[in-house]
Amino acid sequence: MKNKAITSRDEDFAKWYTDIVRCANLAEYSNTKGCVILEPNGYAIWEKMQSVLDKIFKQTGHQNVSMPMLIPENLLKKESELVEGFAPECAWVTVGGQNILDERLAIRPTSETLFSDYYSLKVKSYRDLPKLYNQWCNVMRWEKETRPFLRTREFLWQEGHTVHATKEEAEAETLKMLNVYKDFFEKYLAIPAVCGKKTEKEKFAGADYTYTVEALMYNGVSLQSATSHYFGQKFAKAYDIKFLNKNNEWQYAYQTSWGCSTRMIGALIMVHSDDNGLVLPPNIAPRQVVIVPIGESAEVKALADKYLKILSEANISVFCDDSDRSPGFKFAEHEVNGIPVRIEIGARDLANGEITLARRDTREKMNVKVDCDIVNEVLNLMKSIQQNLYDRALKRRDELTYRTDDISQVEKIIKTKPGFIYSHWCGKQECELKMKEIGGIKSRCITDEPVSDGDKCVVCKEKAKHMVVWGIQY
RNA sequence: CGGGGUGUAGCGCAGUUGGUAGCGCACGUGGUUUGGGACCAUGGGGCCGGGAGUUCGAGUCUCUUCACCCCGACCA
Repeated sequence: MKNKAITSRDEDFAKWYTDIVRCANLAEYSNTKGCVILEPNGYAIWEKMQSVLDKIFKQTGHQNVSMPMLIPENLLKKESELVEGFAPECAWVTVGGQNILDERLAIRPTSETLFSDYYSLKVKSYRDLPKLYNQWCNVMRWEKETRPFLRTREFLWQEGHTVHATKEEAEAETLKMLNVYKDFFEKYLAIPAVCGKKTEKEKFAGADYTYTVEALMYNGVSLQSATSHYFGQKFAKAYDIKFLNKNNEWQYAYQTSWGCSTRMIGALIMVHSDDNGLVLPPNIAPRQVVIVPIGESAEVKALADKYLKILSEANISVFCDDSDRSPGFKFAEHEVNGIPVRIEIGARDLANGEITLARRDTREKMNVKVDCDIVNEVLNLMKSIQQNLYDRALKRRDELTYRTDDISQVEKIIKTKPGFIYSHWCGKQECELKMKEIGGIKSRCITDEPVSDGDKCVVCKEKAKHMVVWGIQY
């Protein structure tokens, strides 16, 4: 039976999305536009993402720090491209409603300026390098249009900022962290990632170049889900990050930054979830298994306790719902919340020496013996769910991936079934803009596919420079 | 920021020519139930988004402001 509170995904995707956010208790609107309350279910997903990524960051040699939330105006304005990119959406601090400060203070939209200023103090010798820092924090960008997780004015994220002695090392770092994200998307979020460089028009303000992780949502719209930037010496020159190298010469350092945010929760929703609610890959689900005892019998209770103990000891995140709700209510509720595996224990099955396992992704049920190796059964089931979700997402992405250098074909695709469109590009911004005029599509990233002599730009038909992925963006 | 729409109980809605607010679900209590959102009884809950105005009287009319949704433009 379908949950009446959730609009059908195929009927009205935008409405369905907000229904999922609300029904799964992920986030609630606050009184300030674009600033949402992350509820326990939503925050727990973020905590899980944090714990996984933070472990990886530590393994790759990064350390966490915490920068101030406020940026003095002159500090923010030292790097011109960054200012141009972010100034329009910066929020500024007033005191008592009035601007009484000698120097205006911006609430951080991103922290390159703070890190760079800090590095200029700390980096004096090649021995001080590299510095591999990260911070988990909130940032603020005064967006005009907001949607929970996808675009909020305040959001939680992580921003890594590193400084290196050489170009090679910094570039390797940029690529390394891109691959960390790509791996995380595929292994934990079960979302196939398309990676590549952003065009000049789409890159981060102030970056030499930007790598991106692009994911395709159920409705064919693409979501920029993580980015990794190479700055060269641009910020080092603006903020005076200089050190003495081994030849006793002063030189500017090389920097990177990389980040991902609570937007990834939006991606999880729009890639995996269905009309019955949230669907979470077991590897990122804060609660992986729920045990639902049915009836009041002592035998049922004892078995529920036993499984709870055994599964907990095997480091599976499990809980038991022994509230006085009806079983049907509990089934529906835990499905809405996206708990990957449900164990139903009731007298009917126990009479046959069995219990029931239900998987969230397909909503299939299966019986297993009471005395089975429950840890193994659950682990196998979770593995199968994780794989199935990835395969399903990959299949859909492939179905919505097109290759054409025919502009009329592009137009047709966007109007009927949008997705990732691979088309050649000459490298001129006017052709990029033309693509936007045609169907509101933007370049997602430049692939590393080789271009041959005969390949022509999809717009102007001149010699192509790159194979570019295009799509509608969130 | 442009165009369109919506704000009445936690949620979804009704509310007639302006006359002092109601329904369903949810929630509390008691009981019977429990394998896909149980049933009966009973009870509580409202500054009608905020502010200003017109009026004897405003959920209803006017202005204004805030928020949310959709479509653009802008952006993680």
